[in-house]
Parts: sequence; C-alpha cells; structure tokens
Amino acid sequence: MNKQEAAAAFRDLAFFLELAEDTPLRIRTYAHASKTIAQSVDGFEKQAMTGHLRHLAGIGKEAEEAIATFYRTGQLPLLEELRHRFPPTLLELKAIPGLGVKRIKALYDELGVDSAVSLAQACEHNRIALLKGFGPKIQENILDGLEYIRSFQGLRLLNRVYETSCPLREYMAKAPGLWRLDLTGSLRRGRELVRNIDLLACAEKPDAVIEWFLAYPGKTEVRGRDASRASMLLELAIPADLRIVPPEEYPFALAHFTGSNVHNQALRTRAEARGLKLTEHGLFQENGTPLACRDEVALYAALGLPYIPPELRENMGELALKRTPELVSMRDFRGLIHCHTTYSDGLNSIVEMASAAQGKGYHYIVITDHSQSAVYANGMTPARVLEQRSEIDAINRTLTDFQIIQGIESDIREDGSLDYEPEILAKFEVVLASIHTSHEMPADAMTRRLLKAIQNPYTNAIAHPTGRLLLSRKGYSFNFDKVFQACAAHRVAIEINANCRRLDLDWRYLQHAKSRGVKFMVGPDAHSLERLDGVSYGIGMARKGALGPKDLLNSMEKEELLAWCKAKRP
DNA sequence: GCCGTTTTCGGCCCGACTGTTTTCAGTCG
Repeated sequence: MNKQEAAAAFRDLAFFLELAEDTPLRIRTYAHASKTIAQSVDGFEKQAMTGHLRHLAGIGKEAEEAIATFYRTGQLPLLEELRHRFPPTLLELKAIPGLGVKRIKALYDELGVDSAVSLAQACEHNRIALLKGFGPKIQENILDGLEYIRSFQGLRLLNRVYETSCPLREYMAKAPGLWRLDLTGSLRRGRELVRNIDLLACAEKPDAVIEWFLAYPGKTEVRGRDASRASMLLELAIPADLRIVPPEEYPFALAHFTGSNVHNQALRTRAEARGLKLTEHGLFQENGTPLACRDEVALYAALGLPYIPPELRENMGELALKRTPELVSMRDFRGLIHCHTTYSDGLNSIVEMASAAQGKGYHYIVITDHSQSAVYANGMTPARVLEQRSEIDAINRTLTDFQIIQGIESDIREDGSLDYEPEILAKFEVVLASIHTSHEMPADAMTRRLLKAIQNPYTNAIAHPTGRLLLSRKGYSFNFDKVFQACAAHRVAIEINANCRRLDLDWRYLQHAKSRGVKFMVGPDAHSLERLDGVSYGIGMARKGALGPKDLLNSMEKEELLAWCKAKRP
C-alpha cells in the first residue's frame, strides 16, 4: 500500500464527512490522520497493520482502527458508504482555488453541480454569479480555477498566454545589445489554445540577452539554459522560451519556429521541388550555397510564394495563394456588436458601455442583452425591453458621432423559436439568436432547431453557433453545411464570438461558411467595460479564417448595418 | 474524535484575505 494513496483515502473521507455535515472535530480527526499517514516514516505500515498507532499524536481508537482496516483490506467502509451517498466526481471541485467544502456543498445542493464539467456549465449559465453567497467575482475565479486545472495538461487559453507575454516582451525590448525580438510559435500564429511563449532574438552578445531574460522579475522558475537558449516558467506555470540566432539565419529561424510543423513541411517539400533545401538555418542550393533572404517576405518569394501571414500558416491551402490576402484588422471595425449591460447580466450600464466604445473610436455599439427565457442571466421581460428602448433613445439624443443600437441576444428555444413574440422582436434593430439550453440534442434535431431559428424573419445572426467552451465543453453537433447554406439563403450572419473561452465559430470552418455565401460578425460578448477590447481575439480568429473586411458586418457603418438587418424583415 | 488529566469532562488554530453584504462567511496558508 502506497502511503500517498492511503493519505488520499483519508483526505477524501474527511471531505465527504464534511459534506455529510458530520461533527467538525471528527472531520478534523480524519484530516489529521491523512496528514499523519502522508508524513509517516518506514515501519508505519507494519505498525498500522498490527493496530499500534495510539502513541501518535491525534490518533485515537477510531482512527487507529480505520487505518488498520485500510492497510489490511485496502478499503475504508465509511468511505465506501459515503462514496455511494455523494458523486465521487465532487472531489474534482476541491482542486479549484476558492472552492472549499462549504461552497461545494452549496453548489451541489442548490444547483446540482457535481463535477468540473457541470461546474463549468453552471458558470456559463451565470448561475453561480446569481447564487446566494456567491457572486460574479467568485464565478470568475471558479472559471479561472477550472482553466488553471486544465493548464496542467499544457494547453491554455490564448488570452492568458498572450497577456502574460506582453510585459515579458516589453521587458525584453530593453535587453542590452538586442537587435531583434519576435514572438514565434502558436502564439504568433494566433491559435486559440497555446502551450507556451516562444521568443526568437538576435543580439550583439547572446549571453547578455539570456542573462537579461532569466532575470525577468515575472519568472517563477528557471528551467534551463545554454549558449543560445533559455527556458523559464512564468505565472500559472506558463513556460517562456528564448532562442538566439545569428542575424543571417534570422528570417529562416523566424519562419521555422513560427511553424506550424505541417506548414514548414509543405514549404520544405516545395523547396525540394525547386532544387533547394530549406532548414531553420537557411535556404540552400543543391551545391550547398546559401541563398540570403533579408526577411520572411524574401524567403517566401524565393519559394515563388506571396508573403503568407503567420495566422494562415496551418497548411490549410495557404500555399496555393496567388497573393497575400487582405485580412481584416481592428482598423476596419466601425462598431461593436454583442454587448451586455445591467439590463441583463452585464456589470456596466448602457451609458458606460457606450461612452467606452466611443472613446475607443467606434461609431456605434449594438447592445444585446439577454432575452426573457434566460432567467439565469436576468433576461429582459417585454416591459424591460421597452424601458431599455426609451433609455437608449434618451442617451442617443445626447450623443454626437456615435449611436447606441438596441439589439437582443434572443434565446433559441428547444423547438427553434425565439423567445419573444414578433411584435417585440420587431422593436430591436439587430437580433442575435443563440442557444443557451438543451445542448445535448441529437445532431439532426439540433440542425432543425438552428434552421428554424435561421428562418425566423427577425434573426440577423447566430451567436456562438456551436456553444463550445474551450478546455471544458465541446460544441453541440449539427449539420454545418445545412446551417451555413440556410444562413446564406436567409441573410443571417454567423458570429465569431471573441470571448476566449468560446472563439466560436471555430476559425477552421470560416472558409467553408464563406464559400456558401455567409457573412460574419465578431462579437466581443462583453459583460463589462474591460471586456470590450477582447474583440481583438475575435478579429484574430477571423484573420486565421482568412476573412477580409468585406466579410464582416462590423466593417459596416451604422446606416449600412441597420439597412442590412432591416432588409429581410417582413 | 482525541487528549489529558486537578480521572471523567472541557477544550480543541487562527489571522489574512477575499467577496459578499453592510457585519460576516468561507477559504487558505
């Protein structure tokens, strides 16, 4: 019997006893027994088997017997009994910072949360923010905790790694004798999930730059170094790796370490077909003579290719491009579509959201609070809709060069209908439809549900169309092609939700949808001022999907957007 | 439940911190 396993059994026992509201002191006894076992030395097991543990502090009759039983039989009858009484998956929740037994019990009793998966779902429905004794901050912390746990598997959400990389890059820019520094790897390619921060540099004295790198105040651990490389851990155990190469190799190393592997492989094959050899060190002729390239543009040109932006380097057809595509950027964005306010589950008022958006240079904001059936999100009754309309009208009268547009994020019911009568839907200038309930439908039922929502004459866009939550929930299954075709036929845009837990629709499907004639919109899905800038992650996904400004509703000025939305109405 | 006896029951770890609530509960180290 491994003592770690034994200690874990007693720890679990203490946990379940507390859930069962046993006496605090008995709980403490078993928790203490767990610690005693974990810290025990050689010979403990023998003593335990023979039931001679009373000499140890805090081990009395009951604990001694339980430990003896466990070492003899491998079982704890009391624990087995409690495991039948409570779902064993409740134990997963203990690992989440900020969740103790009291809160776990409350979540279990009040919301039926019994695993990490159902906890993530409860957060997604905002049910924890609204639970007595909890709140938005605790919900946020729980979501962070869930992500943190999964971070041990190595993949993290893009925003977390990107935000960690920014201060590091600012710091590195001041490194002594630094000539050049670039992000590489999947972070440079803007992938939705990223493992680490990869940096490439070239410098007068590589040693000095490596010293500087490892002296970064944000590091938690140095993992290793040599003459040209160094690796360390940052907050949340995010690895940061630096590699230094000679200037003449820089463009080749930059391309190589940006990847992806499959893109690199395709480039090498292309080089070989031209009698060239491409490596991370250079591009060589058959006789070994290197071909100099001053930058990546020159490198791609040497292979007869237009410059391929890092986002597209996924070997998804980019080598067939005849010229560098125009990718959408922040500069093309005229308005923010899909924002929440205190009218439903947002944290800021309409006027706060609007003035922040105007301050950032946008020309309009489309407020889309939750609809009435989204009770968990404080969805708006028809009366509240009218109230919001008059508030928006009043604020708009005070604004110049900016407009607040009243939209709605209307729930798609199980039968595919939207949850307001047409008279109410007609009052909104922009209608987003989205699914928040009954995710677990069979694919053809879900397809029918979505098709009906798309056919609704008031629907302008389908928000977060697959409902996936990165690192915690797969999207629902449906027939993508049928949905894309219906969207094109009924003038319904598809959202690229910019929330980094969603980034939904997945960029991999954007070209498929576009080929069917679908338009898109990037939605920050902002529930607070801080999240308005998160729209940039959605733009990143649109770029990965090779979308240009004309593919997105956000590039439209407000008049054009309103006309586009209105044109299909009865 | 365990301990330590003034031998048969009274006492047992708490302060910082966070978030919710508005004076406190829960978690964590």
